[in-house]
Amino acid sequence: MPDGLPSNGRIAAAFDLLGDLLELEGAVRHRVLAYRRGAARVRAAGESVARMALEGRATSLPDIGPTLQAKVVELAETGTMAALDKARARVPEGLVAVARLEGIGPKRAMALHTHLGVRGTADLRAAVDTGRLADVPGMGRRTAEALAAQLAGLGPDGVSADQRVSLGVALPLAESLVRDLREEPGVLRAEVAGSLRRGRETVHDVDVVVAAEDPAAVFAALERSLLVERVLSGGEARRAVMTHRGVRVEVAVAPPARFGNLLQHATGSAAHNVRLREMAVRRGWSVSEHGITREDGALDVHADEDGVYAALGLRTPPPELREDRGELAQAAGDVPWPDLLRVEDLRGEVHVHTTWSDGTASVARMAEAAAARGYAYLGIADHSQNLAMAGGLSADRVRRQWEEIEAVNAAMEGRIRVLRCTEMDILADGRLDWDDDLLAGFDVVTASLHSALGRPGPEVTARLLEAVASPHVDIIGHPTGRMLERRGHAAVDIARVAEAAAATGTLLEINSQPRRLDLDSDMARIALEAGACLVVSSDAHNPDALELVRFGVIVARRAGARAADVANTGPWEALVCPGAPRRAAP
DNA sequence: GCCGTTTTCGGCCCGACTGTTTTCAGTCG
Repeated sequence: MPDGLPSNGRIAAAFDLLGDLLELEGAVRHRVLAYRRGAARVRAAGESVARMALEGRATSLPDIGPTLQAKVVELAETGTMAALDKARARVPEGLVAVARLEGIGPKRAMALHTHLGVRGTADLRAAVDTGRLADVPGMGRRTAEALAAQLAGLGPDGVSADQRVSLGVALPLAESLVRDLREEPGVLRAEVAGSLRRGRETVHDVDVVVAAEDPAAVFAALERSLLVERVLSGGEARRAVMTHRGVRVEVAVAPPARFGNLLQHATGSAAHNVRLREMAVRRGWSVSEHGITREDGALDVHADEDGVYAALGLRTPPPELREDRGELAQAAGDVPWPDLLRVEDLRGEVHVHTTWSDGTASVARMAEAAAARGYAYLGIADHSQNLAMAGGLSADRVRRQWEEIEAVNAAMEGRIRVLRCTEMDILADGRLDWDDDLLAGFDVVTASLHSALGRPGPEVTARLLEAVASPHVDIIGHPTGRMLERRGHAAVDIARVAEAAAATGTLLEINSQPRRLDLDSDMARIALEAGACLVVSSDAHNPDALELVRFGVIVARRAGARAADVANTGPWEALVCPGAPRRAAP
């Protein structure tokens, strides 16, 4: 991609902002939706949408029509979007943040603006403090209290830390709660739903659905749970609670006969459900959590999700794919769903640590734990000399570790093959931390960025491309270096790295550590579209942490990865970089 | 603004819940 063109992220942000501003102005709802859909489509695109638009091809993307394409062209050629600039002149941009506050939406944000002259969260705070909120129609005491509490939690810039929690925290919590609810008499089924069931890497709350005739009994059980701190809200059919861990949980109950309708509804995503209901409306039907209403008014209810989709003439999409990215069109046709990766498909791993660097268990204990999981191989990949902070090995210690690995292999008597691996630093200047002689002695080499992650995009990308080009490097570890809740992705041009990796057969890692989940599912999808293959690693630093691969598998599934796309579903030799493409881009 | 097994124009998802209302608009998922 030539430099200077606006990135997909930049274009998507412009469309999102334009949609937000138009919504504040009270524009027709569907016009707003059109910009939001366009933004999501651009963000998920695997190639440069600016380039596509300049060549007149962007309208081949769903949800991108002539108007949006023209705006992309304008942004690419002039660096600005006139419609956006005009909207900004009409509506203060700070109102977007106001409208995002809980309980406030576009209408109320605009009312705050017209009645009190509020232009952002700072103005709103002043209005709350001086009690002027009561001057706005529809704003009472409760609203003022809720706003005061929220604004107190905002930073000086008025931007709230996004209260999202990692899949690695939320899923075990949700599963624990679901297990408890299943113990309850009268509960026939209880399942995790929502974004967690779709495998999002972070979620803002946990959704649970329950099949039972008596919702009140279920809610009583929920409120007795030791996990629950307090009740937030609730009516007849649903209840929201806050857990001690600070995660919001919403539980909905339906009679068993229409549990499938509720599970489908609660799993979403919102965009998937909107698209599904649009399809139903075209037949004169209506879909809700209560059932499918046919044109004659008959209500169709289903105990399981397959029944709901089948009634609409669709095959049930895997939950991880329900993001309105074309899955409903596929559900209506004959093209089978991809056979998405499962934890059982993994035959081994090549990125775990031991006490040789910053792990807490010996080579032997890690090997035993891996054998107990049924792995055929385990690659010991301790840190290289540059990462002194994490006990990176010297070349001397590497050779001594190899002797220990051989001893463990002998002791394991063929129950598992322990491999000589390394997680080698890619240095700040792009060089590799080991020389070619030593590199030739490893079975599988993972190269990772651990420093200078904040450098400009072209620089970080160039370092990764250099590592991909090395004949000794088999895998790029946690390619973007992100840490959830600490730092974002390095400014890696993942499409370029994936293209290069596809050409050389270098693998890209999905690191399963809950704080990393890197590649994320969007980037992993881009990697697969470029023809690259993946490897899923636990990056375990102790035996129990081998379990963490389940999270990496979920990320891979969201990316649409099949077992064939993930190299460690095969023998360990399949992880060695062939220096040539493993498969063509789809 | 996008889109088509009703349509190139006229449609475009659905219900629960809250707070502030005395009958419902706005927000949320």
